[in-house]
Amino acid sequence: MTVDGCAVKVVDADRVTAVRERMPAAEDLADTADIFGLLSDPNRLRLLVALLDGELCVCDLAAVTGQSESAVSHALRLLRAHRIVSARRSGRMAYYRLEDPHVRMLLDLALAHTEHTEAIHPERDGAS
Amino acid sequence: MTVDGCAVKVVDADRVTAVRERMPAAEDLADTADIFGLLSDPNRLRLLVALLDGELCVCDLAAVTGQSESAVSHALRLLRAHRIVSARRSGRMAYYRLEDPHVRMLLDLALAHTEHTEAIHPERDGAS
DNA sequence: TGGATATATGAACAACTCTTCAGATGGGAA
DNA sequence: TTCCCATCTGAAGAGTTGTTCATATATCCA
Repeated sequence: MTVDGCAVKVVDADRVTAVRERMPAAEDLADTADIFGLLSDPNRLRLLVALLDGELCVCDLAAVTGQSESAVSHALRLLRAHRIVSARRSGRMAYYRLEDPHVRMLLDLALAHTEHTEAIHPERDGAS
Repeated sequence: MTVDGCAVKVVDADRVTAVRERMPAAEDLADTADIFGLLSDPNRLRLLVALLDGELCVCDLAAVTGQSESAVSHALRLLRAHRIVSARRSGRMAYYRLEDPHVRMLLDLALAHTEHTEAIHPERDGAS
């Protein structure tokens, strides 16, 4: 398993080899990127944050997050497909809960920081 | 500041109010979602993972991550604009480093888990 | 049974994202 | 100066994503 792949020139060949070897498998990276992608939509994020405290039904999630119930349902479907949330049905209601402890940790970590730090807004204060 | 906003019906009005009050500000949520969005692309993720160990120049980043130098440059520009990475110039080379400790923590946490858990692939094993 | 309610789904469309290609910038060497 | 090389940039196009609207399913109540 030699290093080359792309025929680009390299400055520090040893570092390149070393870093390459430490790089997680493509599949793992793709999965991780996927998770981040699921957290990258403000409305989906709102849903998950709402679920941090415990289960809620679809209409309450819509009320809490200010989205249409259809939008909420679509979002939950996606999250459910990735086993990030799970549904408990009771009559015609569906109660969703945050199922994935890994995602919960990411949310906790992310929220802990946004509350204390000021984010950078490249559009406004032009970071060239 | 009363609770209603969307004229949707609500099942557990008290929970809805409580969760709403704990909900971070829209701006904070948007910033957090933005960060997750930056981590949601496999190639950008590769770049950041490569930078976990220390700075690298653009061409080495291209070699490590298997992307064109142009693609790398575009990606770094985005990350730079959000102050997630920073550039040190030396002659015609540009050495990038991971600047944001918050993002570093998210990466560490995320990678720690993907290496040990099996992700869900909804397309393959149909979670209806 | 029929009607109301909660949730789920499909299709369609606008908005956004990523890559690529071509060319620009700017430092270093001759 | 002139050429070369590393990096940067803009524009364009394919692909993806999120929302909406309309409709479907399924449960409850009368």
